[in-house]
Amino acid sequence: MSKPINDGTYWREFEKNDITHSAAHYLMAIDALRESLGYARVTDVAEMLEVSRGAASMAISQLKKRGWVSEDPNRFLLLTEEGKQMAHLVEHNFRILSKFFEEVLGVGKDVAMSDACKMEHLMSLETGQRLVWLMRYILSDEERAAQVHQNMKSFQEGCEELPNACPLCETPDDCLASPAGSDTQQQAPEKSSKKK
Amino acid sequence: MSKPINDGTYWREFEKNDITHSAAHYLMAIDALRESLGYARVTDVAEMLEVSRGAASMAISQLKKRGWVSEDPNRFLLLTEEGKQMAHLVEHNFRILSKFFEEVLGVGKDVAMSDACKMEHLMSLETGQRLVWLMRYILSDEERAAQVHQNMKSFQEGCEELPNACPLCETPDDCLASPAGSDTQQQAPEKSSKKK
DNA sequence: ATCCTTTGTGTATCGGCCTAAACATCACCC
DNA sequence: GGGTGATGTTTAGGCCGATACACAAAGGAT
Repeated sequence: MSKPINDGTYWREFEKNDITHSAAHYLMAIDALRESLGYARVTDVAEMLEVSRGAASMAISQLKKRGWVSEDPNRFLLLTEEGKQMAHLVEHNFRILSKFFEEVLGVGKDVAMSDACKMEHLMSLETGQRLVWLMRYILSDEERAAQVHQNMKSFQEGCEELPNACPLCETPDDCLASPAGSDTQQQAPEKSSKKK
Repeated sequence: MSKPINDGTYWREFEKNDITHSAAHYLMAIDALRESLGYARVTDVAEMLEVSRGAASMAISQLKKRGWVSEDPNRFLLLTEEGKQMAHLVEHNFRILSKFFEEVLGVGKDVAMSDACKMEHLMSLETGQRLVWLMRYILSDEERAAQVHQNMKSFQEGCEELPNACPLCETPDDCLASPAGSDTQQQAPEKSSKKK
């Protein structure tokens, strides 16, 4: 029933992701510093991210190797075109996700931002764009937005209070709305050689 | 404008996450094996995840230390209550996300599953539940679902073709719908020669 | 010229996650 | 007994990302 997750096709894509969570934040820090201060040095980045200068130095030297960061003649840090694109993509994803969680789903700000920050570098461009499209659809019509918000306000757990059949559950014990799955899970394999 | 991402409050929560991507898949593999075979051994897990037996052995010994995995008297692997909960939460998140991406956003199955798999262990319980709630709202009414699908079918990039003001953009140069944010650039990072 | 602070880098170490390879068990079979 | 194969663990690596600590270079202040 739950094979596709573990069939060896998808689960390693996590590590193959284009960019690392921390790398994304180094890029975004450089970008933000150049916007606010006008320049960015290793020390500034380290300070902003609250890591040691050593850590920042090592991380940034990796980013240089990957072609995302370079230096100007005076050794100030620069983002390459590609680096800027990565930084902006991740920042963009963060804004989309946190806005979606907070303003559509009604999640509290802290959780919304925490979740968004964890996922920002993992969402594909296409999914992000489509999510924007959905949000725009929902939020562009006041009445529609109000209806969605009304629905989310009555958020509870479980399926029971929904009179008509829940469209999400293919089988009764496979309810997406109840977190634990919670079936009793059959017990031990009864000793002896079941294999062979 | 883009400070909150990097203010040192959120960005480290990624590493503080309860569970690692690979750890989640070890748990889910044990769970799935016990469901399909009725038992799970180190070798079975290694095979399912396509890792070496050594890797599986080491990973599982960590999971035992964390109290998520135990053994029955015959050394078959068991999930503890807590382990089951983690496994089910992540599996659950995967199903929610992939279904949302595919059936609401209209993302292709491959991208939907890949994105879902990357994010499954990072989404909080609350966000997941609320996402289910939203999906149920959208999909429970046929007409509403059809309208959303119709909207997603006309998915494109950019803001221009929407006559009324886009509710997502606070400032014109901060359009959530154009991936590159403010600057002149716009497409995804490298990965395939799509430009230049 | 010398001191001292700032800045950047290098080294050692750690944990996560993998491989390959050696090793230890054990069960079974003749 | 002595093979043989399957199973699990350990060890030695490698890569990555983080830390702490020490060191090097540059520049201003005296």
